[in-house]
Amino acid sequence: MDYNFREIEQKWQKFWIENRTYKTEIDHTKPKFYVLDMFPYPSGAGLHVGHPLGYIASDIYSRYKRLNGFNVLHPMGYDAYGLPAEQYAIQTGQHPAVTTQKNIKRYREQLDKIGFSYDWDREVRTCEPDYYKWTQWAFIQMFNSYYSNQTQQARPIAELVAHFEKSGTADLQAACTEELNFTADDWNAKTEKEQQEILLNYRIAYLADMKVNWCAALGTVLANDEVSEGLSIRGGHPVEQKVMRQWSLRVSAYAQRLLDGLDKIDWTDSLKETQRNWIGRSEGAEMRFEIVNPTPTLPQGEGEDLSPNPSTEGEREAKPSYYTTDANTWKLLKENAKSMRLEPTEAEDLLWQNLRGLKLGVKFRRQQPVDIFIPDFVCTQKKLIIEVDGEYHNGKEQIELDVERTRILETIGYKVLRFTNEEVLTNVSSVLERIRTEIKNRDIFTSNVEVKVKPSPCGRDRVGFDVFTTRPDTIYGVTFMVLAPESELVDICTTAEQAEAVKNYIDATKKRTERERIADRKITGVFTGSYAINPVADTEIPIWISDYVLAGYGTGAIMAVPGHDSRDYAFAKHFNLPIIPLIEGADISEESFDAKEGIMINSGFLNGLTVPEAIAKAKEYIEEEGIGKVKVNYRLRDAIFSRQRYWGEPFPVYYKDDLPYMLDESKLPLELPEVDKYLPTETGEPPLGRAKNWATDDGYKLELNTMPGFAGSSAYYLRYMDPKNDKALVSTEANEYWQDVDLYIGGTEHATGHLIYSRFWNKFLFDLGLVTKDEPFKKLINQGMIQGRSNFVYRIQGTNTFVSLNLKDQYDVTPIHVDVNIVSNDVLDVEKFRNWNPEYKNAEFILENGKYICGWAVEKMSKSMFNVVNPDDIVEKYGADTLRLYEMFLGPLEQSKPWDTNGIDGVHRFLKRLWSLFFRDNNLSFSNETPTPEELKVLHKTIKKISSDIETFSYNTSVSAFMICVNELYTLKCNKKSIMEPLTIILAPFAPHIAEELYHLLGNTTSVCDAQWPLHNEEYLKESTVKYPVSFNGKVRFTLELPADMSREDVEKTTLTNEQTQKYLDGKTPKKVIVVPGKIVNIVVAP
RNA sequence: GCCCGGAUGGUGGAAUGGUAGACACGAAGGACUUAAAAUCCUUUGGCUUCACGGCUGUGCGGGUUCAAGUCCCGCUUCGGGUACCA
Repeated sequence: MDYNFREIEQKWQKFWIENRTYKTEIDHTKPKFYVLDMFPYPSGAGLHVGHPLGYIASDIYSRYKRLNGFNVLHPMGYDAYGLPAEQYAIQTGQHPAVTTQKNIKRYREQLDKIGFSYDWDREVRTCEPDYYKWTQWAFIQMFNSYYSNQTQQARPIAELVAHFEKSGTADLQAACTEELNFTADDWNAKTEKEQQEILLNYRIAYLADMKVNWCAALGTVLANDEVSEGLSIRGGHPVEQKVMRQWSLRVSAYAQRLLDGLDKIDWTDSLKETQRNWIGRSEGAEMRFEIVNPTPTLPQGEGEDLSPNPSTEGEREAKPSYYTTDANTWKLLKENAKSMRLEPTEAEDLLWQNLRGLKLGVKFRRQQPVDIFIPDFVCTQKKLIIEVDGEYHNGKEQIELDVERTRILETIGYKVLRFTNEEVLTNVSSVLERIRTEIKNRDIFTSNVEVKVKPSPCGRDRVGFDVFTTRPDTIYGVTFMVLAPESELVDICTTAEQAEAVKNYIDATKKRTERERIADRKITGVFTGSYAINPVADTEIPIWISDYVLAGYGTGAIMAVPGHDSRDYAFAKHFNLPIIPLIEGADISEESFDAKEGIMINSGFLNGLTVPEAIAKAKEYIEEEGIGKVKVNYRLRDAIFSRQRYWGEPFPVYYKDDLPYMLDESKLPLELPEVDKYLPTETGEPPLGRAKNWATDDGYKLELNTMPGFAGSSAYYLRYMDPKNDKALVSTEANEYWQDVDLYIGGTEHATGHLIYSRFWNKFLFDLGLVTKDEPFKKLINQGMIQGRSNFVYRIQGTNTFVSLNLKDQYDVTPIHVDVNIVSNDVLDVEKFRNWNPEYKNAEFILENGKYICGWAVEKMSKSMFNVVNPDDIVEKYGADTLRLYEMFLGPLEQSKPWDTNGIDGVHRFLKRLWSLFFRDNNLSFSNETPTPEELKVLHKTIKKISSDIETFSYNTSVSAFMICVNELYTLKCNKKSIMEPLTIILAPFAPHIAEELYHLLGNTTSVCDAQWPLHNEEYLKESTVKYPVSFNGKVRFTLELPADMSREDVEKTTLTNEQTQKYLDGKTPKKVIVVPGKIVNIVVAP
């Protein structure tokens, strides 16, 4: 009887549906196991042979776990929102829901043919309102939360509001877009609108003006992971930077936890490494560089100093208020100031400890030169000076001098408070109280010029800028500064003389697309005309602008250390800027020395230290001196969450007074409205702008953007646990039972997108106490890509004649892709080729040995290469079981490999052979006899191998083991039930249809899925003899069969007395004999 | 540039430091057949030998070891990821 796979497969697929074989329910009597495939997007092209690879692997594991007594959750559904359906809708006017529905149907048909054990009752689709209700719901929770850096978790926004009402931003530890500083009184005095605007700075889902990746061709913004090399991943359209008001998710707040979580999960090292790189943690210091001659940035009139700023010298007149002295005086006074700082009096020190670090809510600097003086403490923001006077101030002369000094300072707008040492030492609190009062009284100065300058995270307010560096040890080697062209500091730094050059440079940069910038690494830049002061080395260094500095990372400005950074080096060489070596013995004549090793030189107090020591010391110094602070920077950006598209989840958001508000949860789901066209409106609004009555019941306008692709796929694994629940995303009961995904299989392409976002999303839900696990995917395997294997024919140029592969060198030929489906074992079906394309109807061929042999190459599997192989065709020709086995047989799961249908006959032959073992003379035939030891050995060897191979996902060797087993049973003519039955059970995960059929032929009436996995018995595997390979100096010469239990000594003795050994020894005496019992004998002789 | 992963017959690939090439495809030869398909048997890394056998062989060059595809060092090369990330 023939192996009729078509009949068998249809029969059992029907049986499984009718008997609800794959239905899964919570069952507390069994341990759970959750196996998940990455959410597929149902594309119009359908599945090609590469897609099911991971699905087959996970299906095998699911079935294996079930046979081992686990309650297995193995669901499937569709990530149904997406750009392709919408692009198609724009072109054809067809509603994307219709195309999506059609594609899903086709997908399902294809999947059904392969015999997967999915519980289809749990299917979800992201575009269904019952599903996206929970996506919208999660978004509302994110809007209503902020991230507490103190407890490292998401907290209700109400707690933050309470904090603001009580203490303003004092002691606030919350993730935010921008550091803000205000008091409780400030907060309470603000209007509702102002407060809401401020809260957006802290919410986990927030609306803000952001630099976004704008893709004009797609008409939408894209997330960082959707862009590669300046082109959109989907479609390859150019992407430019643009500032837009967009929804974002504060993923960056979770950067550290996302990084730490990687240590707890069983993913491949390379995938974890990719995520670590993407998160991009770097430890360093952020420090402030003051600008020597800042240019006023405010328009005429506004920039005028509001405070009295008269001065005796005319030169002072023109200066804005935000610097305290002129460059020349600064140079003269800075050394004095520095030494004074190092030797404070007892009283000065006491007061400083109470003033420093924003203790009074404003920033004080000590020994800061002001005009020609060096007062003890200066608050430039409030124009307040505190002096602490010693004994000698009581002298008559000194009193006069002090009066004059105060007068001058007051004429330039400062208020001077004087205290004696004694006052400070005996009653510091009353001194502080007076200072506090004075600060309050001087509120007039709060709205000074610094509003235009971004407040420094270091808390300083003068004009200057912060830079982030991981190498604070190289501070003495800073010879210039570089700003990103987009930086707002550019205006401040640019002098009149340089204004034109800077403008030209920035215009040119804007014109270059991101892609062009990446493509040609030309060194470009322009000098701003300004200088910054190195806060440690006190040197003046030029400030440049160049596009090698990114606006989006750190502060958009860098300190350049050409000696020890290759990018700075290239820039310095190009513009002839000084390069200072900082590491002993490092040769920097040709290139920079970037390594973090060596001994410091030319570095003041850091000299003689090793680099790591110097980094630590420099950080310490920077904090001590209030120059900056130690900081950890992450590359991970917040996820832009708005898309100017139709086919996505609508936001549960409406606008009142231009501020966003969340819909009440009772209004969910907010369903996607109908539109007349899937294009932006005439005024450039997103497609939802076309929807009629797109407003709340009260008439407030609803959000026009929709959510991005990753919105719906970020928590789908939770929904599968409880897919029909209309009260919650997932019930506590279901979540406590299923917990997390035990095995997740999918492609590497999700490494920096889905797998970051869903980990973030899960952690957020974990913080809210809604899910039990902090990490969603315990173990993850990346299946390798299936590449295409293309075939070529060779046309002789200018003719319609094709020449076979091995004769083509005799002609001038053009290789042409030919459909792999009309080629078999690289032999072209000539007739099919003529019918393939009218152009080739009259093609002539030059054959070799009567055949036309095609050339081949491994390429991406794509329609344009004519190398797409459809699983339906394979199933039609060989059956699903053959397809499943062959996909696994191709090679290791994780490795990429080309699909070549050629080898499939071998796998199919194996199934036929297995089938034939059950039949004699066309009749079903098996015996109930006791198996022989040899038969038992074959079976148990296979059980052992298959069990361990499945655990290690080494499915290709499993298939080989099955082949060996069947070949051996074939040789033994074995048809004993006690051998065949366990064999069908262990084959069932791989080839479920034939296994089910054979299992029933053996007399069983229940599904093979509910059988029990057999255990192997070592007793049957024992060998009585071992064939020892005998080698001389490592070269194997012959084998010797000896009893398995023979002792090491006896093996050595027997080997040495063997006549063949004597022959190879050739009279020489063995120097040493190595015997590895059960393995090998090696005899060492002198050469 | 940086990070990760590879490199083994004509092809896909196998090999806890212990007989390299399991298993399969392809190819060659043979059996059955009027013929084809299907099935079955034999051979199949290279060189050499009538044969027994010998030599050689896992990208290249070194090393460790009784023994290296496997471990270490240095390169070449091909994939994948990422990119002026300070």
